[in-house]
Amino acid sequence: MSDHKRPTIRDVAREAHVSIATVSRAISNSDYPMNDALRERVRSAASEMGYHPSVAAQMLRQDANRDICLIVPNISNPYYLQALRGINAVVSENDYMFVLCNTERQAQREHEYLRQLYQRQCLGAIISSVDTNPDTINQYVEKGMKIVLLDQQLRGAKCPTIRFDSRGSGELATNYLIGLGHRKIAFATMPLSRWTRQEIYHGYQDALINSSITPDDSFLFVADPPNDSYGGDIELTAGANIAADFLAGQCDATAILCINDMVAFGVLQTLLQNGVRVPDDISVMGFDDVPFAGVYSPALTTIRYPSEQTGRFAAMMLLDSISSNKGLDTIEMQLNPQLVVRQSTRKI
Amino acid sequence: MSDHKRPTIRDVAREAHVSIATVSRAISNSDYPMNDALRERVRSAASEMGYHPSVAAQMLRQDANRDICLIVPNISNPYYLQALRGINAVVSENDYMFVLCNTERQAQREHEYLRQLYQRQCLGAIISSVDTNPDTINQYVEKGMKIVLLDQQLRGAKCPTIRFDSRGSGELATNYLIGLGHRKIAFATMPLSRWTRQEIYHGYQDALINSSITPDDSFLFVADPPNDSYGGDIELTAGANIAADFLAGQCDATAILCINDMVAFGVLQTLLQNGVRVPDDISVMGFDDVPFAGVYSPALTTIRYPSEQTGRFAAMMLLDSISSNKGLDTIEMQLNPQLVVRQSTRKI
DNA sequence: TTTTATTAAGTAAACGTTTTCTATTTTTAC
DNA sequence: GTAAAAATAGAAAACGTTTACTTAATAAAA
Repeated sequence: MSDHKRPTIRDVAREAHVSIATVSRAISNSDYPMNDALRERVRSAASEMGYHPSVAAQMLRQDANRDICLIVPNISNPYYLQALRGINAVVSENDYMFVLCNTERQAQREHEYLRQLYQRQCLGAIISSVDTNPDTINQYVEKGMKIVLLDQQLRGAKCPTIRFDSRGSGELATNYLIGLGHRKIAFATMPLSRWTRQEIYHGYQDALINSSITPDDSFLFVADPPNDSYGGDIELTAGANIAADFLAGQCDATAILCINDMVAFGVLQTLLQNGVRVPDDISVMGFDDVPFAGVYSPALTTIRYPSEQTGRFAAMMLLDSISSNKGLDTIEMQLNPQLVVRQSTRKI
Repeated sequence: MSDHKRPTIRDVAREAHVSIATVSRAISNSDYPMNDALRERVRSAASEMGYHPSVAAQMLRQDANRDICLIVPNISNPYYLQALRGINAVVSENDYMFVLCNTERQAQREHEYLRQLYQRQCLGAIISSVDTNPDTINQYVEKGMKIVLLDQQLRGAKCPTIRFDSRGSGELATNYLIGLGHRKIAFATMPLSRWTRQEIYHGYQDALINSSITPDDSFLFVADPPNDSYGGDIELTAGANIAADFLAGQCDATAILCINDMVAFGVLQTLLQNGVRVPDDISVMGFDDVPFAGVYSPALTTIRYPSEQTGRFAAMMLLDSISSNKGLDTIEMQLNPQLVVRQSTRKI
């Protein structure tokens, strides 16, 4: 690759009049005993020559690289972007490289990425899987890869999961709306294929039932399965479509609870464009508290997930488990969501 | 790393009763002549054993890895996210791995990332540099790294640049506002340290002068240098602060041209919260056409940069130059921006 | 003083590929 | 029918590290 070859450990050894073993020990923070003056001499020679050990050779010898990977279904979703930021920060602080894999919601791509990561001796990955079967993931866990699941339920997966209390947050949001006097609450969602979505929906139903409101199927609005040919943000258009359905069907709900903020923005857009006032005519709520939620007009009432912090946390777990070379317990860590009241909801 | 060791080329060779050289030639698409039946036998043996060549060994032998890296100042900016998507798509299609480096606007981090990439024999990077000095980048270009600059001017850099006609877009936006009858047009911007920002500003001035309007310094609103301790999106808050200044100073501009959409959203938020109607009382415009721009209410009039496409383009250039092993010319490719009229601006 | 640990440095063997040589066979050319 | 050329396969030499093993010198223990 380089015209001007980079110096190798042998060059440094020659320059410092020592063996390559000594250079290796001087450069790496080996606990092998060695003369401090010599170590210093070698180090200064190395830095003078601009020597840096070949990552490839290290990988080969140590059977491990310093990549940490995040695998997500769709990086355009600000929720994942927030998690990415947290992960990236931790990864970077610890001198690992951050690799991003975007599965476009396809399990097959997910498998392919995992295989590639394994092949390049990647030690750890944080994954928001679209596969409902834990077998593939378990297969790599058994081969020694450290994997942390992000925000999902994958029954039988042999790795830890960090997630939010989705059911509780569905309940929290719904109870808040009920507290404002709403009894006819529509539920707008992407297909209920993902566990988190199901959980939020169950929480919504729980809250209704607890308040003696019978859940009504005509209040459930499910977006069409995403059309992957579309390059923009699928959830925004899904929300817009749902709102169009909502208006066309003359649903008499007084509030719409959306499965996440992006869907809520799509819903808001179409409602406002059609002259529906929010929150005067109808209240709208989301989940996530994406950075944009407070900026939108009307500012969006939502449930906050500390997603950046979650990312940090997942990354720290992973690095810790890699450096200690301990296995990861299959714990499920659940973080508590928080209600953020803004202007898109009102008392009736 | 793995408890259950992965098969090596030697295992496959033993299984298929051939030499490792033959296995290597059968697996890779070498143009070395070999018996087709044998190649097939070796391949099926390999795939049956689940053999995949060690990336580390390949790297070591070939002095190159299959990483493509994107280095950006701030991944939270949807503009970079869009570019990332384009790059990632191309990189992934070509069986490269995508590495992301976030410099947090610090030149020093940028240097450190470049060094790390070089050390791990990364062949190519796409970079939106925060360094105003081309020396570091040139140094790596000379070592053989392929680098493409994204959307900036770095005088003296020995690598190609893909960017938009920022000056033209500034002019385009301003002329549009002038065409609507605006003559007092405020300019809201992040610090004018980046070349693209300066260019947009110059375009704005050009347009004013061409319409015989004297640029007025009191119409220039520059955000305070970003406070990096803030975890959220710096540009949103910058916009909000600018709008606060604007209102406090009782500026009588009838339109605000914002340096990008994120700043525009921040501006809009504060204006709307203070009862200022957009576009009735004042017109607001941005640059970028972030996916959100059409969703905001009022939908944002802006200048569209095809940033995802730009990303694709940069990645394709890079991969092409890597595979053909040709140097990259220091061309400057300029893409044309496009006016997107929505609802945040009006005729007066 | 002799024996035994400890410290320090060097030698050489991996790690898993790709690829240049060599060596053998088969095909082509005359 | 022979010589040259092409096809095919194997042996062995890198690539740049880390580390187990050896060796030499020095310090501690007897």
